[in-house]
Amino acid sequence: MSSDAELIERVDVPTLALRAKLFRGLADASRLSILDALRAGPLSVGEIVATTGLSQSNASNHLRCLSECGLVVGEQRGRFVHYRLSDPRLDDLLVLVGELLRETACGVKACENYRMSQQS
Amino acid sequence: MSSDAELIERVDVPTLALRAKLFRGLADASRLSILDALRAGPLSVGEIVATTGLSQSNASNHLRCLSECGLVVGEQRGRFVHYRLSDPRLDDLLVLVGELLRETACGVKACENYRMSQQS
DNA sequence: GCTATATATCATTCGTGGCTGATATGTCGA
DNA sequence: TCGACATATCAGCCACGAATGATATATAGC
Repeated sequence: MSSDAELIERVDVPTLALRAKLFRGLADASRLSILDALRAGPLSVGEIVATTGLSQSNASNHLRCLSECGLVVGEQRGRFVHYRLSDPRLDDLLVLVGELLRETACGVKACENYRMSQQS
Repeated sequence: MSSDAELIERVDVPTLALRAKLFRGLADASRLSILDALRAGPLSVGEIVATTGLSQSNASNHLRCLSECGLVVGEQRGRFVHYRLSDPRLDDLLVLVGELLRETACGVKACENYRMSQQS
């Protein structure tokens, strides 16, 4: 159809699944609030709990997930663990998504296909 | 903590939820396979079904979701409906995610917090 | 050692959303 | 108008994963 169809390299299936899995990691308001809190610099778990309003166990669970996925890095300092974003491109990603959300993906809010429970 | 903490504008809660919802829209291998197929140019539903291997009703459901969210645009041509990506930045987003996946988010594959069923 | 604080883990509950199969709508050709 | 094809909608099932509450580990101070 498109004249440059040959220039596009189709993504193989396992990579597709991995991308989906990474997006799933970001598809949670709690995890996003943690990532957003960490944009300002490293924070201990207690500070993250205070900032985000999540319960301690819930925050810890999400931090484990984010850490395993490689999106954040934790470092033990005394009896505190300080977490930070692992890659500045995470910020780029969030900015890009913000743009899309404002300009073209405006329908997301109204989309009934998934409700995402904890919404405004 | 960080010296430029004041420069970071914290994202408000409803925006957080919307971002999460947009990510959720992308957090599905079926929808990603549709978006990936459309990177080469507009396709009819039948062609999408053939390319992705999804069932007809499943593809149609995902297309409705993607369309409602504003990520794809459908145009009726005769008895066919041709869908295309609504914004080239979707491509940028996928590329950026690919980079993150390769370099820093390598742990996603092993993350046990969510299994994502349809995986390699 | 004991206690307090900080964080992690575990089991359970429960809502959500993806897939399937059947059916409905819509559009073209004869 | 009728039949064939293309797409959309709908109901039901089932698995996944987010949140909670309780408990376990770990580190520091006394």
